[in-house]
Amino acid sequence: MPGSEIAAGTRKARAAETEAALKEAAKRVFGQVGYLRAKITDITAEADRAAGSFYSHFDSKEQLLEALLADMLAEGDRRAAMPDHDPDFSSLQAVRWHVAQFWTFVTGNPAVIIALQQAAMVDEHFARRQLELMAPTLRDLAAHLEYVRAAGGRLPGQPLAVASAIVALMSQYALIWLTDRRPELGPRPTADEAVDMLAGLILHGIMGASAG
Amino acid sequence: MPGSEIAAGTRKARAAETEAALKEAAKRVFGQVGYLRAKITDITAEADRAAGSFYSHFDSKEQLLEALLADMLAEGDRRAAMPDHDPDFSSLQAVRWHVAQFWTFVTGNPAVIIALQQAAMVDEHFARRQLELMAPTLRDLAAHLEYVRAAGGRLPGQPLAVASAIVALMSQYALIWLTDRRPELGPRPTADEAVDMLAGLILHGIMGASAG
DNA sequence: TGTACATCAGTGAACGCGCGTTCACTGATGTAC
DNA sequence: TGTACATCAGTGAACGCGCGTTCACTGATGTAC
Repeated sequence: MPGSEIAAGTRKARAAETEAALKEAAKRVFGQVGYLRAKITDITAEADRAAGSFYSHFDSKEQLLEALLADMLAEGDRRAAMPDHDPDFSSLQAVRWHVAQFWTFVTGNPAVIIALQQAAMVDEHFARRQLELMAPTLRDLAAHLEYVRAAGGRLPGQPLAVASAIVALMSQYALIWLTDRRPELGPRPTADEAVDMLAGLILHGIMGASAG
Repeated sequence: MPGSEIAAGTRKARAAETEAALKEAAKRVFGQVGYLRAKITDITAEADRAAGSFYSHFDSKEQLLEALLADMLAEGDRRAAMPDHDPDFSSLQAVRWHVAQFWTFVTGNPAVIIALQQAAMVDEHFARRQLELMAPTLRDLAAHLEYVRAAGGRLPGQPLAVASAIVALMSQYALIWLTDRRPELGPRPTADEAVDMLAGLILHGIMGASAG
C-alpha cells in the first residue's frame, strides 16, 4: 500500500482530525487578519483542505466561531472550579486575583476574543454573546463593590456602573495589549506589569494611596 | 416654470448640498447599522440620491470616512483653542476636566467614533488613524502623570502604560455607554454621572480616598 | 477470509448572489457671441 | 437680451468582481452475505 497515506484510523477519527485542523487554522487566521477579514478559503487553505471540506463541519463562519467559543468556555469551566475567593475588595491581593483571572482568560484565548469582539460589531447575535460572556464577571465585581460600600467605602458611582467601567478597562486594555504594534511608544509592559498596573489603578487610581 | 424644483442656486451650491446630504446620511446610517454593515446604497437612499451620485463626491466608503474624520477634527480644533490647563493631576477638578473634554468629544461625534472603531478592526490605515487620534490625549495624560510622580505620587505603573489604560477605560466606557441597549442592567448613568464616575475611578480607584 | 455494494470524508471547479462601481443618458446651469 | 453650444450634477440600469456555497466526483472505509 505505498501511495496511500498513513492510515488515519477510522472515518470518524479522520473527520474529527479535519474539524480540529479547521478550528486551529481558524484561530491562526483570526489572529493574523482578524475574524471579519478572514475568508472561508483562507481557513481551509491554512488547514490544508479543500474549500468544500469546510461545509462538512460547519454551516458558516459564524457557526465556526460559536464552536470556538464553546471550546473556550468548556476549557475555562474546567479550570475554574472557581475557589471561593476573598470578597473583601479593599485588599490589593483580592483585586489582583480578579484581574489576573481575567487577564489569563483573555490573553489565553486571544484569537477567539478578538474574533468575538469583531463579530459583535457586525452581528447582533455575537453582541449579545459578548455581553453574556462578561455578565458573570460583571455581577461578581458588582457584588464585591457592594461589599466595599457596605463596609463604609465611598465608590465613585453605582456599583454596577463602576463594575462596567472596570470591565471596560480590563478588556480594552487587554485587547490593546494583545494587538500592540507600536514600538514607537516604548516597550510594552510584561503581562505581570500589566496586571499589577490594572490592579493598582482599580484599587487606588493614580494616587497610590496606601491601603490593603 | 412650474415642475422645476425650487432653484437651488448655482451648480456648486447644489453639489455642496448633495455632498453634505451624503455626509449627514452616512452619519445616520453608521449610527444605525455601523460602518462595516453600511452599504453605499444605504447611504445614497438615506440621502435621497441615486447610487451613482455617491461617486461624484467620494471615491469609496473609506474616503467618505476620512472626510467625516477631517470634519470632526476641524470642528474639534475650532473649539479647543485649548486653554492652558492645570497640570496638577492630583486635583479632582483637573482630572474631571480632562475626562469631560474627552467625553464631550466622543459623545458629540458618536457615529464617526463608532465608524472609526469598526474601520480600525478591518483596515490597517484606520487602525493607525485611530492611534493618531488618541496620541495627543495619551501624551498629555502621560505628561500629567510624570508631574504626579515628580511630586512624589506613586503610580501603579509606567506613566505611558497608565495613560494607555486610562485612555482605554475612557474610550471603551464611552463606546459601551453610547451603544448601550441593556435595560436589564438597570438605567444607564447620565453623562454627568458617567464623567464623575470615570474621574473618581481614575483619581482614586474604587477606594474613594479623600484627596484634591 | 473474500467479494460486492453502500457510505462517507474530502475535493475543487463551477455557480450565483450581493454589492461596489460604471456609464450612457437627462435636464439644468453656465458661457460665447 | 437672445440663441446655440458646452459643461456639469445627478440618475439608475447594467455590469462584473469577490467570495460563499454547491455538487458531481474520487478513493477509501465500512457493511452484508
